[in-house]
Amino acid sequence: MKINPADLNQVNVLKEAPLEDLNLLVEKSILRSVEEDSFYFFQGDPAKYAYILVTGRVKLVQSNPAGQQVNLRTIKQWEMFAALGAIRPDATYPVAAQALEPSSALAIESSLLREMMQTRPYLNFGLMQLMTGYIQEMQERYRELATEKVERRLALTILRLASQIGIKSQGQIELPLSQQDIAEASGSTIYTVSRTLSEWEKRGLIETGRGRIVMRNPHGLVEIAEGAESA
Amino acid sequence: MKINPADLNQVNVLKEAPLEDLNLLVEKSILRSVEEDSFYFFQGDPAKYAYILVTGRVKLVQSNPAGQQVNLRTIKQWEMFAALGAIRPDATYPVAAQALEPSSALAIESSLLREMMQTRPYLNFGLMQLMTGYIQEMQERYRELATEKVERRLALTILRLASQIGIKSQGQIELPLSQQDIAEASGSTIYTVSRTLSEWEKRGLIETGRGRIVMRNPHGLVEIAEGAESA
DNA sequence: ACTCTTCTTTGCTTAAGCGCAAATAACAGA
DNA sequence: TCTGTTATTTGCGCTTAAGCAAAGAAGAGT
Repeated sequence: MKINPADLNQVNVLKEAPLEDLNLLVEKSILRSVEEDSFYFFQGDPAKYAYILVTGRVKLVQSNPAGQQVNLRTIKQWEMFAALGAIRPDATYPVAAQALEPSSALAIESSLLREMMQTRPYLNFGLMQLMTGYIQEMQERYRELATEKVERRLALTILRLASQIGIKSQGQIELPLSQQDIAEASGSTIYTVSRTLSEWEKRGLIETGRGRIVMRNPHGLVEIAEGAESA
Repeated sequence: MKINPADLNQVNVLKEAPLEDLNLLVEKSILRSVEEDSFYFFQGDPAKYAYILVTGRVKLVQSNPAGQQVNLRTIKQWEMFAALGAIRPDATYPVAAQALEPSSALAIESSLLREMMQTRPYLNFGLMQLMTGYIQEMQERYRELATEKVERRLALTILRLASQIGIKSQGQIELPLSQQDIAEASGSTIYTVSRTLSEWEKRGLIETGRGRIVMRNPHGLVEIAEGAESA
């Protein structure tokens, strides 16, 4: 497959990049394809590349020593990920990147990115925007995990994921994620997720299927997220 | 009180700043003093200033709608805080900054910082280093909260705080924080914190006092943090 | 030295949700 | 269409730690 450099303007960080920079990036980078469930990199690997996702979906996960994992973020097309490694010269990835479906991504050498940052203000700004967004989101999620009960956290998680990677189909938003993914993203378990989603389905808020969730009544979810006690 | 511009080199982000920039910063900024328990700013205020803490200690807290709060970070002397607001022109503070003790900080206009970033690579780099550090820490803490039991999380929290704001006195590290603070930093409650610390004190790992914790046996804490089940 | 306030401790109760086990359902590939 | 695999559901028991209440301890200020 070939990448059209101009497409890279869809990447948030590269919104303001001149075409010659996009050409440079495509030329100097490698396109990696990764099959479902395989990894772009593992937690602890030297952070040699930053990536731009070209097709498919990827999740960033972090594991504890016992192997339990949490989903920190789900990446969709034309999102940049693993860019933080480019900041510190000898960094290792603090997370692993696993493909949720067959996918491909442009692998950019961290050193190239670092070099480009020296002379391109738009790149610095773009990366900082990305980072501040991450920080704020993580701070919120941390607070939610510390202070909110599971049901509300689940609603918040699903709403957040819907805005980040939701797919609109015939007026409804669909979330192509398994309950396992939801559990790992919300800091809960598949059992509790299943029970809660079933309950919501009965109430007509959502519709569930194997590996997907369709939002029937987003407003109802917002109400749960914001604190209406369930009857 | 007067600030000696040269002192600002102790600020991580400004390690490589030339003296003229430090002069500029001091000249264009205001020194704000804030008494114990008062706030530099509240969550949701327009992010008009970034700060450099000159004396005292400050905590960054985030509250949920019900008013429960979590401690996201404790700031010590010569640390920069609230710098993220400088990135996005119309940002509001996502956290509140409350003084843990009488303190003073240099208030730098966000717009000034933003201007300076245009032409000073060291500033961009310094801020990015700061941000990547935040992101990694928040990701870790999020994972800990999602996957670890309270005792281990408490050990991890205390070790982390010790490295960030611990005070060395006669060979031992002291943490000048109340149990309330620890609870809010670890995502637990004062009751559980009290019980756990008492237990640790019995085992000789720490020494507690009103508003402070002295680490007697850091290695023992590391063992708990890394997973040795308590006997 | 005394008082008031704030922080810490501890017993007790309880709710939330984890997690095993086993059944059922959905889908993929041949 | 059949079969094997993977995802979801549900009953049930159990653990963890939250949270109330009340007592005790440590400081701060006068």
